[in-house]
Amino acid sequence: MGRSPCCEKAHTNKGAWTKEEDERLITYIKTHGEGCWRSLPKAAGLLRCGKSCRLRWINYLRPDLKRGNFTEEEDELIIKLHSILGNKWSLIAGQLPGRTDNEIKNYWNTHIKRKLINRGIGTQSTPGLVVHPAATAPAKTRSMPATNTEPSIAEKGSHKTRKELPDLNLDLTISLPSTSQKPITAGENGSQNMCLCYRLGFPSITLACSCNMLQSRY
DNA sequence: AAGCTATTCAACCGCTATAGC
DNA sequence: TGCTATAGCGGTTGAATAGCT
Repeated sequence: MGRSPCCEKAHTNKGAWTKEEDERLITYIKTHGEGCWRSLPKAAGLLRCGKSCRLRWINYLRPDLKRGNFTEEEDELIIKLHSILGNKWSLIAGQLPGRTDNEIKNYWNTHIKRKLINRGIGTQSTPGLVVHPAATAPAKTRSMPATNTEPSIAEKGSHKTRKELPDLNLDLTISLPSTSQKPITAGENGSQNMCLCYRLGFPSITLACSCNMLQSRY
């Protein structure tokens, strides 16, 4: 038995999207909004799988996407975030407005890995960062492919070059806002609930953080 | 100019998480 | 509470392109 396929594969296009397909998708989403990806292709007159439409929209057609090369700031940010979060590309992408998880993943695998190797960092950890075991452990119990034996930078370096950074709280759970809404400064209150962006030492408040915590500090 | 190799990145696949019944 | 459908994530693939011989 098993689950039915996500779409009728025999009647769907695959491979590169044509301009016409792009336009159909854009027009449909502009009119009806995102969501209900399964029924979208039929409604939009596309012979595509819903997953494919979603991916195309999120990774390529979304109007708020920032196309073009990554900046040095973005590079460093990705490295920092990856050393903490591992291959949680969607979380990393969440800190980089206009960038998608797929884009960042590709960029990591092509540019940054090499950059770190050239720097002599390679499989070493990023200096100054402590990696909490819980943060690098796989969130899912999915078994890794046999070929994927290369641990993340965080995993690789965590046992050797670890330096203490005791206030780094990687508990990303969401809690109800306190009534005071008072931003917590570094060192205050044991640095709990501090913005991750701030902890990472973002060079620019406009780069990644939209939580207003930094703005309230500067 | 032609052939080969390396690199890039859009797209696909398989899986888990979660919402809704 | 369990089942099903759907959304979303991360790893992988493969076509297109660039660079080299």
